[in-house]
Amino acid sequence: MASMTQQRTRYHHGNLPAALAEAAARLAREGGPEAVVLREAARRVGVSPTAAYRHFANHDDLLHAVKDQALATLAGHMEAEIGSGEPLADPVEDALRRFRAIGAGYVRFALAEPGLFRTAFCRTDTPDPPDPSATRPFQILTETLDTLVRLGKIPPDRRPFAEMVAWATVHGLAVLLVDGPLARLLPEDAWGAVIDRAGDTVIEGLTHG
Amino acid sequence: MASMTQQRTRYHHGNLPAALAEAAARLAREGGPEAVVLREAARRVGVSPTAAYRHFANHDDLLHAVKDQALATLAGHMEAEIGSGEPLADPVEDALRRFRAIGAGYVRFALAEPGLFRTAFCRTDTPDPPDPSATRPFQILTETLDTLVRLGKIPPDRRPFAEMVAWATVHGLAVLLVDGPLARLLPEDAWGAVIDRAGDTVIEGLTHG
DNA sequence: TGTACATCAGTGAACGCGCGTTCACTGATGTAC
DNA sequence: TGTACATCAGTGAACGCGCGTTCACTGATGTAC
Repeated sequence: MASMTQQRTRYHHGNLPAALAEAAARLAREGGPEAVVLREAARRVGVSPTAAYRHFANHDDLLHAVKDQALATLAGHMEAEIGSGEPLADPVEDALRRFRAIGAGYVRFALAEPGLFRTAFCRTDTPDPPDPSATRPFQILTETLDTLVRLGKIPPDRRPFAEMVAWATVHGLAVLLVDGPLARLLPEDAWGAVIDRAGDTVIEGLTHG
Repeated sequence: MASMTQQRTRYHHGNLPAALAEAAARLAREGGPEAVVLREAARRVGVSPTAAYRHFANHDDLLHAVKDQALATLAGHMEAEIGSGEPLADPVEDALRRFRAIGAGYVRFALAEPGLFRTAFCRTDTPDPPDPSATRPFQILTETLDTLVRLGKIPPDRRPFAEMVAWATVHGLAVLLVDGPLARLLPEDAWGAVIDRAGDTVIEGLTHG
């Protein structure tokens, strides 16, 4: 597998779509969605801008590819965070542990890769068809909440919209920390505490204390 | 006070800075921060692009003016929402009412004026100097939480970072509804219910049930 | 196994666009005497 | 009350830039016979 930076020698690239998407993703990583520039991606791959149009309908199509990839990476981080902790014996405790891990993975990804995070939620001309409820992380969140209801930790009347509330809290935290005013309000060493407090609050709020 | 659209007849405009800022704000309203284009603002005011440089250092300076204005408008909506409900006799109940109103005003503004809302939190080259804690809405939120602690509704150990958690929830909700995937996930007539549930959850979480 | 030919995957030059910004300038205004 | 002049607030033309996109093209590949 040839590295992106190395000189291309053959006339045919081999896997230009993937290479372009990768270069575009690197742009997103460095500068967010507005840095995803078709011509620059082509430049980095060592190919003429025109060549991109053989594989992507237009600029927005390329951006969309990067966005999907960023969302998948976010999902990966969330799942990794779940897997990184060791399961707890008590099923309730373990469900709560997973719940927190999902949120922590989310925010951690946003802080570690702000460019990709912003790209994952950027606006595109063509709307993304996939329902977020169809994605892995959302499924995991839903299942975790269902488990907590089944085990009697969350009262059934608190279940509706619980995933949206949890998502909103975690997303808001991520956004406000990544480029919002929270970062200016809060010394960086307090961020962990805020994230923990947010987790506590949502859990208390859903489980009714 | 001359309307923006009417033909300017005098050589001197009278109040070009305000007129440009207003035109730029209208652009933000219609298309968000990326629609704030210096040349277009000048065009709408009926003035040459160069004239803008007499009053704004550069494009970013103009955008910043719009951003500040959008933040002020958001603050206004929040205060209006507080004022629109009638005060409750019980001080605890009234503090909770104000707390909810702050959040509801925030989200409502975002939904009513997505372009301005996005501009209020957009990135600019020059960072905004004013600490958000210095702004009215943030002060009101802080005071309301302090009141709830004083009245014994919120345990003191839950007080730290409470305004950040509340803010994050409400901001996340706004962002995800305005242009995020929540809008696709949720029929519009359920939005009110989610907002309410978010309010309930945060309050329960902070007051410990 | 060789060859003709359709198809695929690139090139290179150019397009129009609209932007932010700068230049040397002119018209209007206000102030000192 | 008039006049000279500094200062202020605009104009108009032009700049360079980099973008997305299109055009007619050529080099490489694979398939039918």
